[in-house]
Amino acid sequence: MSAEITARPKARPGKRTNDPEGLRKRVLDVAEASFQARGYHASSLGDVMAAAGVTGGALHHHFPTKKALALAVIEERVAAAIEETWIAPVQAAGSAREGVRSVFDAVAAELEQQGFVRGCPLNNLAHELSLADPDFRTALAGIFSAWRQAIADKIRADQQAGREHDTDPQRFAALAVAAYSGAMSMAKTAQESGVLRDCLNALEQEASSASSSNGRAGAKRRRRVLRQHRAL
Amino acid sequence: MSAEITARPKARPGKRTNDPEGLRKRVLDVAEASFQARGYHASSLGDVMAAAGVTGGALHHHFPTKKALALAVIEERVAAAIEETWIAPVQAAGSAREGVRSVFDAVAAELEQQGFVRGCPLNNLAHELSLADPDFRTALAGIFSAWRQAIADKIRADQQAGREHDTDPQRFAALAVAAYSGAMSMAKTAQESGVLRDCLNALEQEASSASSSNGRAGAKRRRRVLRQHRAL
DNA sequence: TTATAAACAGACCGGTTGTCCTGTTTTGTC
DNA sequence: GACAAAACAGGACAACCGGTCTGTTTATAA
Repeated sequence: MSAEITARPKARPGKRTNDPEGLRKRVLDVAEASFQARGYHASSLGDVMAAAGVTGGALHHHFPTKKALALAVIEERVAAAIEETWIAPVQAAGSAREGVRSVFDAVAAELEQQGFVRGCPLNNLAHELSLADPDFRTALAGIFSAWRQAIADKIRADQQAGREHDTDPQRFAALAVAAYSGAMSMAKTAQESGVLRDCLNALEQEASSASSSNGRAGAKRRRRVLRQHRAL
Repeated sequence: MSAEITARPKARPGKRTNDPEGLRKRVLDVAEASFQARGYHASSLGDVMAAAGVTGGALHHHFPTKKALALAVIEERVAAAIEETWIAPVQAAGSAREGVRSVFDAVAAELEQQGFVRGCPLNNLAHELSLADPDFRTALAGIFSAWRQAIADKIRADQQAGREHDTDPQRFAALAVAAYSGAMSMAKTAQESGVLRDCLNALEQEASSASSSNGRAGAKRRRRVLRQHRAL
């Protein structure tokens, strides 16, 4: 219904300023948020136009169809989100397992602070659009693939450095991504972030049957119910 | 677009036969399939009516609103699907871990045979509807909860029987459900079932660092690309 | 049979959606 | 400044969707 997210530098009567890149960015900002909060089909271009302070002509000029807009959101924003919150941190971590743990931890902490679970943008769109259109499916599958690839590569680097043994990189990456995706799915549905910590702890407990360090401190906290929060 | 799933015993000119339960079942059949294939918002009641061979008046009589129809699908069909494919097999299995493995195996085999991945009905609807309506969210969260509960209970039973040690039931259940949900999500997006086997193998490999039996035979097969198949 | 309610038929309507189209303004280039 | 292309404005439209409404038929019970 109501919206007014991005700043709209308008309301100047006589003059106009062409700002193609800025306008395009504003539209993508709003579309990304709307797709995340309400999904693709439930997001109307009218709402996007109103929230971004953009007319129909301008929107059509940059994104001829709704599908084109969604494709741009997927390729530019969703892919970037996975890159920022997962790929880069894992690559920068001391090991693949430590990277996975740190991301789980960071996301869980962020959810607890925000008090509202919007879910994983990639999974949200993947579920709604994978079967709807081949172009959507291809774009989304590529992001999933790159995500797993980065984790698998990190495992391989760990193995070459002697930090990891007898772990199939591809399988480990698949499990890490799946566990995160599934945990976020449950966290979103239950509006409760404890499942993320449960999954992370289970993942580490399973691995630590004969592992090395096990210095996880305050792991007693769980099942923290989130307070309600407004959407969008 | 086109549809003609359920048999429609009509076309008899003069007579009519009231069959409330049968008609209701037919509508739920079609709605379940449509929600699964296209999602909630992309499914129009007109298509459902046409596919089920039902008029608007009849549909409205049994399901006053689209939301009521979806709620019935969730509570009666989706919950039953989880019960049949997950809860019952796990309860009937020799142990929780064996139950989880057998379900993963069975689903992967089914996907490879069908050649098409429709995804998990619970996750499909959960992603689209959890944030859309509190009633949807509550219903879906309950199914997730029961799902995890069944696995956790099985772990507890294993522990009392001495088959399982040092495994947090709740955490294990969360990981199992999350891994499955996430794997199905990726399988649906990639239209490729190998991720399911990757996740299962990783799950067992993680646990078998000091485990007991490890009698998995032909685990070499992976990355089997599915042939295309028509939807709905 | 008659009454009574449930089950069903089918048209109808207001609102919304995505897209298109014509026109105007700005911007860059020679 | 002239000109062409890009950037933007804003209305129009046809299709569709979900819900409602009235009326008819079937089943049930007295």
